[in-house]
Amino acid sequence: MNHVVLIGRLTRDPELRFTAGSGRAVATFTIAVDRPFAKEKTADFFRVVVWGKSGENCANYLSKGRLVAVQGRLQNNTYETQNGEKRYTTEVVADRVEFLEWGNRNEQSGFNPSQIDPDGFQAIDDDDDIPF
Amino acid sequence: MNHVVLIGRLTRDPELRFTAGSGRAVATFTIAVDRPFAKEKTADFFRVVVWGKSGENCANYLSKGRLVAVQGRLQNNTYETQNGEKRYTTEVVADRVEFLEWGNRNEQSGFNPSQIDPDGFQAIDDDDDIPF
Amino acid sequence: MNHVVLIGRLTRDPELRFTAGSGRAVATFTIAVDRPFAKEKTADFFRVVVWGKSGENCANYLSKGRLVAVQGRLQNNTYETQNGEKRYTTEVVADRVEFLEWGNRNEQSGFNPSQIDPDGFQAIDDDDDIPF
Amino acid sequence: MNHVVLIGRLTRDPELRFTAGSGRAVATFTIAVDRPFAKEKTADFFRVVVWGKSGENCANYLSKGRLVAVQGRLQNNTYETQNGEKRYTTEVVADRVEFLEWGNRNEQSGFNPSQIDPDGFQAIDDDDDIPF
DNA sequence: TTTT
DNA sequence: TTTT
Repeated sequence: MNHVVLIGRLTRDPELRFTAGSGRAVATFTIAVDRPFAKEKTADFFRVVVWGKSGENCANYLSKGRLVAVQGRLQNNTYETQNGEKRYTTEVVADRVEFLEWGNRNEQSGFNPSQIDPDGFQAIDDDDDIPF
Repeated sequence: MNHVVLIGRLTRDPELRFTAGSGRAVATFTIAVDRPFAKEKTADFFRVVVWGKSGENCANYLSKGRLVAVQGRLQNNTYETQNGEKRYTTEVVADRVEFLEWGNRNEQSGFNPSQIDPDGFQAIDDDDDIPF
Repeated sequence: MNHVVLIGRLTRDPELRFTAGSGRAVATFTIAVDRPFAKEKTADFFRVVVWGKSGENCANYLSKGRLVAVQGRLQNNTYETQNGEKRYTTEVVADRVEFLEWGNRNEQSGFNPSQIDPDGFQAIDDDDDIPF
Repeated sequence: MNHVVLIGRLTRDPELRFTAGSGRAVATFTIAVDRPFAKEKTADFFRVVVWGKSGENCANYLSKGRLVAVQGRLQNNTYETQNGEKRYTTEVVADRVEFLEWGNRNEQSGFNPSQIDPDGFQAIDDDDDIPF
């Protein structure tokens, strides 16, 4: 059992990448989660990873500042620094991201939530995302 | 909202410390959580922090290898390396730790779960724990 | 371990009552939680119980249609019908209710979230709530 | 968002049924979840529904008294009494059931957890289960 | 008995 | 490195 639920706001626009092999989409972003009972207003920051169509939906419809509910599991991640050091991070691999506020990326109006078909293919028109 | 539930096994015996100021108890340990659907048997490792009486219960009754359910919230932690670098970790601050297997620390027998009074004071007879 | 997280909208304004003995506040309301992947748009309905100051906050600041995140535990409830039948319900006893949309009860404007002090006393100006 | 995590013990052996149409397996059982901080030892009882292979695993390997962790979502259920009254129940539709204690149904020994292939087909040798 |  |  490994379960996480977080509600927080994106600190930046999501990034969308595609795996080298199968071209599977993966969106990543960081959310700021307020500490409920801290007297001084603080937040914790967590990196969220969203695979597949759900990740594409995030890249298309989320942007900096948007409020989301993320449900998924915690996962360790190992990476190497430029000086060859091994470093560990913990990230949230999301099974589901619920959009709690609506608004298109770049504040374009006329957005209609029902455009998002959770099962259908989701076109990507964001050309400035650099794949791995 | 910031919620985590993990079930896993302690990788080592818990450590119990007391805060310098108020002498509040705090237990820390790491749990290994199996990745359910990984073909190769892997696990993720998470550091768990348990405050107060519940932490003392952990220190008294948990040991390496024991299975626990941990319920709490994710928290960022900042610390500095010897070379003055700022580093970030994510840990789980537990509200509740459920013991899913019984057995006294050091495999002493004759342990009875009902000895643990969740509300009462829990004596500590572990002298080798070094306070902060 | 008994843990629930729900995000949904109030089907009616919350009701606030006070226990006969100690006069402890308790708010109750029902939320509609959408079934994420149902093709026909459906929802499940859950009764939520919120004790103390948090319950008073709900009664003061929530109203029909508002979106909330509820975190708590499931609890069985037994009651008797007029014809003396014993009946069982499952309800969510909330530890925390997060307001995901703002707006005062009765759509009065000028509401400022920071008015809510989670730790301080919360005056009640709702005289039409009938105690038990 | 609709998320539940429960840890409790089966009150009876699970029942396995198959849908009339597609023959999809569905196991049902009730678990007793202890109220952690109740002075008098009490428990809440929740009906759990497990579809597909996971349900078959439950029927094959769980029995009365076994400890399980259930992770899933809450769902309303409507049924009609003999006298034509509409009645509502809340049940937990499990995405995952983690076995926290091992032992074959009917206490047969020689059971090895690794026999369970979460992805493979799971034969059913329980002939006394009555389909819908 | 149900919400957007 | 952070959001409202």
